[in-house]
Amino acid sequence: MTSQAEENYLKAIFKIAEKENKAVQTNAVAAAMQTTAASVTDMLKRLAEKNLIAYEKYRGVQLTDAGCRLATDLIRKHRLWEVFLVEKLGFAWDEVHDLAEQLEHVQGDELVQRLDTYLNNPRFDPHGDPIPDAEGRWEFRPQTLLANLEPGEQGIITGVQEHSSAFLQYLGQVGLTLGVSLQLVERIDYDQSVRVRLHDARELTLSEKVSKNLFLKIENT
Amino acid sequence: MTSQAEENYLKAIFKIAEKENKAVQTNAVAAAMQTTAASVTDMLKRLAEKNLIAYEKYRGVQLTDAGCRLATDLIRKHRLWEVFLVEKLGFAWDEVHDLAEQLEHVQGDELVQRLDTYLNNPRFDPHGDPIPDAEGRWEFRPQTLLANLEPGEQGIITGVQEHSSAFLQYLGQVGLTLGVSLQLVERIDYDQSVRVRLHDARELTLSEKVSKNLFLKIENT
DNA sequence: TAAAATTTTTAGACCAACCTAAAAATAAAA
DNA sequence: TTTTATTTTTAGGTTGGTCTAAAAATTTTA
Repeated sequence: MTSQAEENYLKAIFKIAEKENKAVQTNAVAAAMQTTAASVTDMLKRLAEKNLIAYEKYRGVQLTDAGCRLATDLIRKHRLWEVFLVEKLGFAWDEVHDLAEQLEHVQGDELVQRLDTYLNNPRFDPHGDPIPDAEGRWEFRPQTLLANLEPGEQGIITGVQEHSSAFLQYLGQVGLTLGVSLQLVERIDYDQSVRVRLHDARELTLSEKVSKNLFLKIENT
Repeated sequence: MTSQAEENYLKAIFKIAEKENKAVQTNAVAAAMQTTAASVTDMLKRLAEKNLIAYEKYRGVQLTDAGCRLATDLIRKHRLWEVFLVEKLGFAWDEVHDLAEQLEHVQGDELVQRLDTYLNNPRFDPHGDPIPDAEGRWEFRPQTLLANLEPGEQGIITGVQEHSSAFLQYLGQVGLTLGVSLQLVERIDYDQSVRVRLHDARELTLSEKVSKNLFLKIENT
């Protein structure tokens, strides 16, 4: 049996390992978990004891297959619950993270299976993040940051890099949600902000920060 | 903030207090929680500290208004989730208790509110138990044990006294679910077992034990 | 009402999960 | 390559929640 605390550590390690392609440092985990390095060391020992991570003193940490599977299952549950909260209960996409964070710890394979079916086996969550299937595999979907588009290129919004409530709310307010199609009109040299044209011909100016946090699938026009 | 352990104690105390109309004994709580009296004493001190119970050494315990409200909210959440699991995910009524036991601890008033709406504000859960509303009030529904029916009387099944998986499965197997209508044909003096006639004229013999665990709403024929 | 039985509480320990402060190991800089 | 800075671990302590064994209070019985 794994505790909620253990599960949260596994997930954090998984997410850090996803980006940086090397052993995960104690401090990185501490930052992600908003706790101290000492507490992390404590927990790493427990997780190593349970063979969920490969841990060598001062050398950082890596998930074992078992640990990786557990983390993937958690992400699967988290994202399925997010779909439920948005699709079925009508929450906005910036309101569901904390609730899913709790719901993901509910134990029961049958529950996850049935939830998945009930939601029509969604492949992506409300933020565009892929949902692992029951075997822990997920679909790869090529996507590009808006910041990397060339003027004239067009794409539809497929996801966000940042998940903060502030960012998601902002996007919602200006009408940028998943599936919205837009074209890069121009990039301003001075501050790297971008002008984009929406499907309804409306034009928007987005800061570099926004353009670096918005994923698009490029469409051939 | 209340921990899951604290919440479970409050719920246990509430349920015991519901039946016996006096201060709840330490041992009763210990039995309900499957733990030792010593652990209960420990927890009672913590709950008293938080003003969730009125606790006097050796004198048993009673919920305060705050504690009662918290327990009621938990029961509300538990039963709403049970409805969800049965109605939406297709679980059988004997499979949902443990899952609801986990789900009831998820925090978020908005979630409960939306879940309630999504399920069309059900007044009763899949076992016929009443669901408290957002203010903690619940509907009283007169019901009688099958064991107390007179021969010739007729009623429809509205609930169960016992919630064990074994009992619920047995009922399901013989076709006795909520809403089923039946008539008491005869009570056997020897062992207090009962013969009942179903709507489809099929007859069943039920043990005294079953008849003392099945609630009916008497119908005037 | 005194002795016996039961119930409840205390005392003392344990584990998981956290903390701070100090020590040790590793990495970076001079 | 030695010093400095950073990272990580250890040591020791706290809290919540549990336990067993023993002591204290209450209730029951004789």
